[in-house]
Order: sequence, then C-alpha cells, then structure tokens
Amino acid sequence: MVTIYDIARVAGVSAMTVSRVINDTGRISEATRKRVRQVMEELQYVPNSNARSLVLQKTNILSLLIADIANPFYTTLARGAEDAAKRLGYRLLFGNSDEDYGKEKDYVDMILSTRVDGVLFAPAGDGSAPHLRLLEQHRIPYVLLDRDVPGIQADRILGESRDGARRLVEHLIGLGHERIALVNGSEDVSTARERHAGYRDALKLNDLPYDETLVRHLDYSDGFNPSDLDPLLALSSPPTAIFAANNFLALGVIQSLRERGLAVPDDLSVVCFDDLGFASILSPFLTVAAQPAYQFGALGLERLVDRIENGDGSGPRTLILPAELIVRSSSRKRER
Amino acid sequence: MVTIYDIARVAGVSAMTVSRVINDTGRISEATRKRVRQVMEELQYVPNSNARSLVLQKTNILSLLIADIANPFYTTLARGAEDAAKRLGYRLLFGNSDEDYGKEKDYVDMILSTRVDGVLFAPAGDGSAPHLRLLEQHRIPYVLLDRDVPGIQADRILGESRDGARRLVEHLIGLGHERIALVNGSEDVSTARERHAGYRDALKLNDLPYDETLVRHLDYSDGFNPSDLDPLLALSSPPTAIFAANNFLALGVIQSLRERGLAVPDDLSVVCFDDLGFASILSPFLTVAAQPAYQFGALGLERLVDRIENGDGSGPRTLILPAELIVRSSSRKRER
DNA sequence: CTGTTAGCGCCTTCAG
DNA sequence: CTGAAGGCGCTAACAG
Repeated sequence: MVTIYDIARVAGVSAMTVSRVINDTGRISEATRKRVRQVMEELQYVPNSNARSLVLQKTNILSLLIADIANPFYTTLARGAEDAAKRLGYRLLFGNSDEDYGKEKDYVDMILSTRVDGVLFAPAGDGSAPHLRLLEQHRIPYVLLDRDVPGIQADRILGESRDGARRLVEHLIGLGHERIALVNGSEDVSTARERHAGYRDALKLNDLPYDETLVRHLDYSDGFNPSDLDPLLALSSPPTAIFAANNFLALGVIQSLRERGLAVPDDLSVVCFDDLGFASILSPFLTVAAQPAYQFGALGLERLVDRIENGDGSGPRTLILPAELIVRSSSRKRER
Repeated sequence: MVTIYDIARVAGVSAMTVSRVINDTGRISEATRKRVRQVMEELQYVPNSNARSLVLQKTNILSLLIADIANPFYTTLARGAEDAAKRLGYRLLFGNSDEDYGKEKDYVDMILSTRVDGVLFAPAGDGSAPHLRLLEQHRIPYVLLDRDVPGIQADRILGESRDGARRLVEHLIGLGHERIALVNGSEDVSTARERHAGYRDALKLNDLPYDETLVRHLDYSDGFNPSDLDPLLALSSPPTAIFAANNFLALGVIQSLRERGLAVPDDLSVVCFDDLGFASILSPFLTVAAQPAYQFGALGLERLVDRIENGDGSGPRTLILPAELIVRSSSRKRER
C-alpha cells in the first residue's frame, strides 16, 4: 500500500508536506505542490480513511437503518438519503432491521464500533428506545425517520399519518361506505397508532359508530396470513371497504380477498397508506395516501449533517411531510 | 471515548490483556477474564473498528454497488447480499451508480479510500472496465453481478439472459405471433446483447425473418420517452407483440401503449425480462422471465467472502443462475 | 498466563 | 514555507 511517506520520499519532501497538499492546509509553494501532486498521481496514491478517521475522530460515514428493504417506501427513502449523502460528502453504511428488534440491536452495535458520524434511523417500533439511548450515550447524533418513539427527544421527519388516514377514510365515507374495516399492524409502532386515530377521527366527524370488530391488528413479521381476514369477512354485517394501514398490508389484503374469490373494488373497496412504486405505474389501481418517501430520506440526511456540522443549537426539531390522497380504481361507490 | 487503556487501568491489567479478552486469543485466567469483562460492561466499552482495521489491514466491510436502487431486481439482490453479509460477519457499504459511469467512478474512489475488503459490483456497462481495473490495481477482490464486462477476468454471477430471452420469444411465437418487436437498452451492456441474441435465436429456430425495423435500442437513462415507440407503431406491418428487455423498459412500454389507447394484451402482447416485485403480487399481469435476484446477491457475497478469506486458488469462476418463465395475462394468442 | 515495545497511516503542534 | 516529534486505539511479536 502506498502511503504519504512513499510519496514524500519520491517527491523529496516530508510526509507533512504531502499531508498539507492533500488537505489544502497551510502554505505550500506552488512548485512543491505541483511535484507532490504529480508523484501522487504516478504512484496512484489513495488516502487511507481509516488512519485519517482515527486521528480526526471523524469518519465521514453515516448510517441508514431502515425497516424493510423490499418496501418501495424505504427504497425510495434510501435513494433520497443516498443522493443527499453524496452531495454533502458522506458515505452511507446501510442496514436493514427487517422490523426486528434483535437485528436492529446488532446494527446499532456495528454502528457504534464503526464510529459513524451519525445515523438516519427508521425504528422498528417503540422497542427501539433502548437502541436510541445507546446512540445518545455514545454521543452519536441521529434523526428519526417515519416513526416516532415515545420518550425520545430527537430530530425527526414524520408523515401525516393521522390526517392522511382521516382523509382516506373520509374518501370511503364519501363513496357511501359505512362499514369500513381497518387492517393495521402492531400498535407498538407510532404510525399504526396515528392511523388508527385518524380512522376514528373520520368516523366521528361523520357520525359513524366505531366498531371494534372491524379493527384488526396483525403481526405480519413473518408474512401476511390470509386467514387473518376471516373474522372480518365472517361478520354478520361485513365491511364494504377496507383501509389497510400500509402498502404491505394492502398487498396481503388484496391477495387474500382474491383467494377467497372476492373482487376489488366490485365486492369491497380497498385503500391504503403509502404508494407502491413500480406497482402503481404498471397498474394504477390502489387508492392511496402517498408519502414523499424521497424527501424523508433527503431532508432527514440534510438535517443530520446540519446537526453534525453545526451542533445542536436549537434543540430537537420535527418536520412533518404531507401525504397526498391519490384516488384510483380500488375504491368505488358503495352499491345500495 | 473509552479505550482499552481505560478499562485496563480500572481492571488493574495491561491493555494487551484486555485486547486478548476481547479477541479471545491467548490464554487468560478465568478470573482476570471475568474482571475485564465486567469493567468493559460498566464502562460501556465499544471497540474502535477504525483502529483495529488500521493495524489488521482488514475492515470487515464489503461494498455493494448496484445500478438502480428503485428497481426491485436490485433491491431484492441487495437483500440477499445483506443477509449473507450479516451471516458471515461483514458490514455492507452501499452505493447506487444510477447507471452512470461518473457516479460509479466516484463510488470506486470512495471504496478505495475506505479500504473495504471486497466489492460486489453490478456494473453500469462495458465502460465500467477501467473502474474494475482500478480495483485490481489496488488488490481489492470483487465479484461481478448480473452484467459481464468484456476483457475482465473475475468471478461473476450471471443470469440466463440469452436462453431466457429465447424462451420468452418462443412463448410469443407459440401464441401465433410473427411480428415481434424487441425494445432493448443500450448494447453497451452485456445483458442487452445477450437478450438480443436470444431474440434472434428464437426467430431463427422458428424460421421467422429477423427484421431490423422491429428492434429498438433506447437510452432510458433519463426516463423512458413514450415517443420512442412511435417508429414501431407506425410500421406498415406493426408488431403484434413486444419483448421488453428488462422490467424498467416494460413499464415504459406499457405506459406508452396506454397513452396511445392501446390495450395489453388485447391490441399487443407484452413480455419482459425480470420480475416486478410488489407489482407482480398486486396484479399478476406481466409475462416475464424472472431471475432469482436474491440469489444473485447472496451467492455473490458468499463467493466474495470465500475469495477474501481463502485466496484465489481456483481462478475466476462463473455462476449462471436460471431464469424462470412465468406466463401471466399480458401475453395471449394472436388474433387472426 | 501476562506485560513491553513498536508500528499500522495520518494529522496536530511546535520548531525552524 | 517546511520539518520533527508525538499520538489517535489497537494488536503482533517477543519477553518474562
């Protein structure tokens, strides 16, 4: 491996001078600068960022921890984070917690030992709190993405879950639906709670009763189980519409309905939170509350870098990004 | 930051002993081991992997460079790579070249200065050759994924592009189609050339003429341009079926046809290479040659780690992963 | 079983 | 404008 000493020797200067040329610090005569540059070129010198990080106590690496890399919401978010990181001169170390606290903990340990400069953290859920405290103890700045964690004070980029859910459900109500089911994930996650609340808001605003039997909380960590829908469909007065609280649940719902010979939207309307990437382009089908996923990543990363480079003058800041209601063909007027 | 010296002092031993406890090397008495462990716990010690990398000349970081993070093929591949990396004790540094040689070069520079132990490289195209040579000059092992690069000797995990394409086109021929268009990307990419060849194979095997006017090469680096299809549709004898050489092109083709009021498969059949992730679940529509994307990542990473840890005893090895023809509703019998 | 010495590649500090 | 010395946190090699 070629080091600054190699190029110093060849260029007939000291290593320090080479270092100065590399970092553009101190005053160097144009002649030696040029000579050093040339030798670096010839020897194909590449700085060793480990050595540099060790002395500077700064790695220029940020970590992005997401919950599901198969989900277009998170991949779009990752794209936004990655573009911003590149623009701001940071590299991105990437982790996928798979909605699993155990895996998440493993990544946090990696993050600590890598000495990354900061973390973009899309937490698995409320149980992520200890992991965040670990980061705090080690003075690693982080920004929470998409999901809030109770008891944690930190910068965060959140979506309009409650209001977006309310609008989706009011859209269904406007189509004449009165028996609307909510298929939700675990309420261990802030967005699930918020969307549940938005669902209730919509019912209340329209003088519809809240019926617990229409609400399902599913643990879909190892896939969606079609039979989870049975209690809803077996109701004496079954729903005419389903609000799936995220895109993954919507996929499960639609597949399950299909298996049971039920057509969307002919037999039931279905709407969901989050758009579906490629799927929505190929067949613009699902009515959704779409979130600006790219912005979650890009703005989150910018905030993080700001925090790292300019300190925490202002205390935790929260940014709420709007959700957009996109009406497509999976929802339609209720047959009377 | 707490270092091994801190814990050595508190535990009343030397730093070396602490190091031995951490790495489970050398013989240490159970008593001191226990004491050291406890102090590490109390002080919340986390090893500094930079310092360790510096002396060991090994980072335990691998880099994954993909061409498009929005594409389900690559995200599924990334998932496979990530799972395997975790299993084998490596971290993954992540990069997205966006099919752009300039961005790719930037990432290669980053990779060099990070001193990663190896690279999983899905090249943008033939023009990636200089970047690969750079890796070679710096003795960084890499495995090529999905795309081959002429003149490069390296381990690679490739798909069955030629034969998969042949089967897709023969499927169309079996449905009675004789005027079959190929919508391809730049032939600067090996998979594009292979799929083109497979297309010709199918025609020849079935005694159909190869008609250049039915073949389009599109540069879709800044999105798919609907008017690119016009030359095909304006033909005096237009195609009754289109083979899109990848999933992204298929999206463009289908959107463009839709804009022009043409229905799939009623007016034209469409088939493509690569599956579409969420989209195929939501609406099982496109007939595709699906590749085992997860395996590309997982097997590629395993090969890479094998190379890193066991040297290159055997010379470059190539693994060909099969493509599976999945017939869905976007292709149907030609109307006579 | 445990400690000492030296050095990984680079940069900060202080002298020239 | 340039150089010498020392240290970032850790471990290999050698002593004891």
